[in-house]
Amino acid sequence: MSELTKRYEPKSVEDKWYQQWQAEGRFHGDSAQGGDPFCIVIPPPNVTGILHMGHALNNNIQDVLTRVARMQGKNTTWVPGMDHAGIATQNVVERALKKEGKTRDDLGREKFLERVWEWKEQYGGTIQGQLKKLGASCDWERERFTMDEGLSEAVREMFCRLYDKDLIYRGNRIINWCSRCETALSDEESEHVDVEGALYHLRYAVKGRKQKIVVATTRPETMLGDTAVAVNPRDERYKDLIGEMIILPITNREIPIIADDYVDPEFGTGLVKITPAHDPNDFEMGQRHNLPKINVMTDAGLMNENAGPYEGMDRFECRKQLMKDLTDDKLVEKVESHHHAVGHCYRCDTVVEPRLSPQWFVKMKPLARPAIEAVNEGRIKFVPEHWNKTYMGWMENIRDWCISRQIWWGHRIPIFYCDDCNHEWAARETASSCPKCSSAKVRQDEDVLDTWFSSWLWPFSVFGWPETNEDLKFYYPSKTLVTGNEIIFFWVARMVMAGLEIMDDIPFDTVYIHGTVRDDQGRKMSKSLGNSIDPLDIIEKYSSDALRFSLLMITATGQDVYISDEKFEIGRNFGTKIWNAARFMEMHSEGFDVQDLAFDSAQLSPDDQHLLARLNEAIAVTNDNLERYRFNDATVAIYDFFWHSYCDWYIEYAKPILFKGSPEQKKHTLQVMHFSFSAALRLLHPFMPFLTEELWHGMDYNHSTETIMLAEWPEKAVAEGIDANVVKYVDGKHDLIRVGRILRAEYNLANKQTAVFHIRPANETYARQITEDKTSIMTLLKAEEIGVKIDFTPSGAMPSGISALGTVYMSIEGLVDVDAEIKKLTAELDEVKGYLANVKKKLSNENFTSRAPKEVVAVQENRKDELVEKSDKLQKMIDTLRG
RNA sequence: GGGCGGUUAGCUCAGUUGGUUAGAGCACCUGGUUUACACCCAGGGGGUCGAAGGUUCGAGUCCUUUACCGCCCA
Repeated sequence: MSELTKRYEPKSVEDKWYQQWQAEGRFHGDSAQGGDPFCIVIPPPNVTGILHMGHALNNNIQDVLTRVARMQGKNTTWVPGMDHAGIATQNVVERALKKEGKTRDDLGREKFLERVWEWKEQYGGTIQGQLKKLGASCDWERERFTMDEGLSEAVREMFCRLYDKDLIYRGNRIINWCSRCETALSDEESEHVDVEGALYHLRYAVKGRKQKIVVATTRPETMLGDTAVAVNPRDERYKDLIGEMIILPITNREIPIIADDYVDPEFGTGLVKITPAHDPNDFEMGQRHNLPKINVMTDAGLMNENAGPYEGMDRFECRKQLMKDLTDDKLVEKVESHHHAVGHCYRCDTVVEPRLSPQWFVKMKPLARPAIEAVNEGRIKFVPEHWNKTYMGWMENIRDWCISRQIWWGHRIPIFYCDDCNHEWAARETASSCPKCSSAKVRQDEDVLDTWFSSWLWPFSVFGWPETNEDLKFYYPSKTLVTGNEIIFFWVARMVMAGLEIMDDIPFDTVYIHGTVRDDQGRKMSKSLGNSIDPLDIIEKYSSDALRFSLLMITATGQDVYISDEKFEIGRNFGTKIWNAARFMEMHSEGFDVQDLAFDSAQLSPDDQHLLARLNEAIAVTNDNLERYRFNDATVAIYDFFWHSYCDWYIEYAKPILFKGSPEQKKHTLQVMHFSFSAALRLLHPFMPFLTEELWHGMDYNHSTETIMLAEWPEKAVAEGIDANVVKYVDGKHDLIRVGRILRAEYNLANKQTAVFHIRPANETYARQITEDKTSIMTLLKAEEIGVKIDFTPSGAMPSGISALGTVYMSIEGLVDVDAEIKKLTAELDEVKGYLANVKKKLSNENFTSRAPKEVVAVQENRKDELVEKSDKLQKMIDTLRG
């Protein structure tokens, strides 16, 4: 056994093991080996991303699942990779260019893309190294990037298939436009943020009447593109106005007043302005009434030529100026403050402009149908289950997906146009001539696809689809998808659709949704708030194991996690505790053969049995909770076993044997210790991979398996030689020791001071068991002597307490404070009487005894007997003290 | 406006099909330099489970209403 250092040094240990695992290819899964496949695909982080606590939690969970599966002997692969994050990455590179005083247009498309690739090589993927720090056992040989040639081919294939099925089309519709990124966004990429805006009430003149009408709007500048004013046909107030014309201020255009059921008479004045080119509802209405559609803005969010005097002005500047001008003309009735949700670009937070624009869309309804069924039929399960509803809600109201982006970094849309015959077609390979007229004047669509258009293929594209191969057949579908709730629509739902469409099978059978990591005040961690806790700082300060263990221990299933620096002390302290326990064993294990752990189950002492029973429990509870994705409960079970069962009780029990026992006793005890410790280490390994591997070697357990990563996962309990009654006795013994310690504490006995105890056991069995176990009890109570007599009556006044095994008396000469003792026992008696009264009341209730299940009534009967006995005992003890 | 989640000890949270005296970690208090561990050990105090009704022999747990906080969607 190599000597363990006095203090655990996680830093060198963690790097060392990760490198070794990787060098030995421990993370790689190979379909050719066959067996039981287990696959997880990582939610690919952005190429621009750096590790934050959300990633730490997310990948931690995946690593635990992966490591458990690997130890269970499954053919395991956890596929890592990265996402090219079209808009985000392009933004980063454009910012860099800006510093050089250049724009992407200065470089041109090709040069610009070269720059992005350069940037990717140089700065991209920092997160990969950070995942390694976390201990993530990803199958790095399989690492993929969404812009790889293979994955790009998958994207083109998917596009063409959907196009050929008429599931992809181009349409001129209202989309979300980010004027800063100068691209269209999908509905999901427009984040609604509640803002305190204003509702502007504007006066429009009715043609041929003196009357002015008042319309309310939150975006007055779009008035420049109004092509109607609408009222509800049932609105009595405005019946006579329908069909009249109004004259728009500024542009002096004449537009009609129309009637449409869509108008809510309750909103504003009941008269709404209609801008078909700048609002989805107005667009619909425009279609119904054949209204012209006037776009008043440029791509950059400036007012265009349709805005008359405001041309060239920023849209918000225009709003201000326009309001000023209208106010001057007395055309503003009032301005109210108004709460509403406004879409913001999820990449740059700019206010999104709903805007008419020709874009490419995926028809989603046909794809959604099977995806709804898969979840309804339980083929895919969400954990926690309530996310079903979120998924279903979105699926059932699904809208077509705008997939074209007016940026350069991404997969170029594989649509080609012939300038000679106007033919348009989709092609998997770049076309050089028109398939219809053979003209060479062909060009590809300028736009690229939404990044998520490559992400939704991830579960099968990582295995080489559209080529079929053994890996794809073997590992698809994956087992569990682990992610946060914020990308259920973006990603999870779409993967289900793509998987069913292409592979004709679900992409995973379980979706585990974990909570959001927040700071200790419940705020989301963000750079702008400056409240982020960097996982790497935590690793530096406390170790990766500490980060992992703490994070999972405080993360209740699906609940948000509140973290602060100190929370990570849990894991660090736990690691140190285990390290010290190992050192203790090591000190006593000289000459002991850790390969021989076959203890004689007939020789198990009560404490041995108790420890093994607790180990069984820890194994069962851990496995059960892992199956249910209750990681915190699993960690608590392991923590309790190590800290309390193993260290607090068993090591203390073992000390006298290891220090003074016979060689046979020592050997037997060490066998039990190493057996249990080794099993517990394996149970802990997925949560604390580094420390457990270090100890696996440090304790020489690697004789059985080279690395703990491949050691046998504890599933089966130790059945032989454990008597439940004996285990119960040891629980009682612990209670007895606690009672004895309280007596010592009450009389402020110094640690070194020994005392004489007398025990009056509750029955003959306990009397025998306690007598046989006397040495152990004496040590733990620091007793000079222990008397065990079933009919013990104290000769004089003695402090005493009642334990599960019987009454404990502490004999101390002349120091007894009789009054205090009587007071204490009386208080306890009162408490017991209170409980007793409750129980008696329950049992005398006819309704209870006749309606409650027998077992429940029996429990109460038992409890009554116990309480009666206890109160009798207490009464006698008090009487004795009173003399 | 619709949906979802939360409200339990000073703090952060568990509490699974209703059933003994509602738990943990941290913090706090008392004592402790025993040869694994002060990142520790032994002990202690602390909760009318957001509120109000209801169902039930029995409610932190189920139902209704309601308040507040957070998230998602429109």
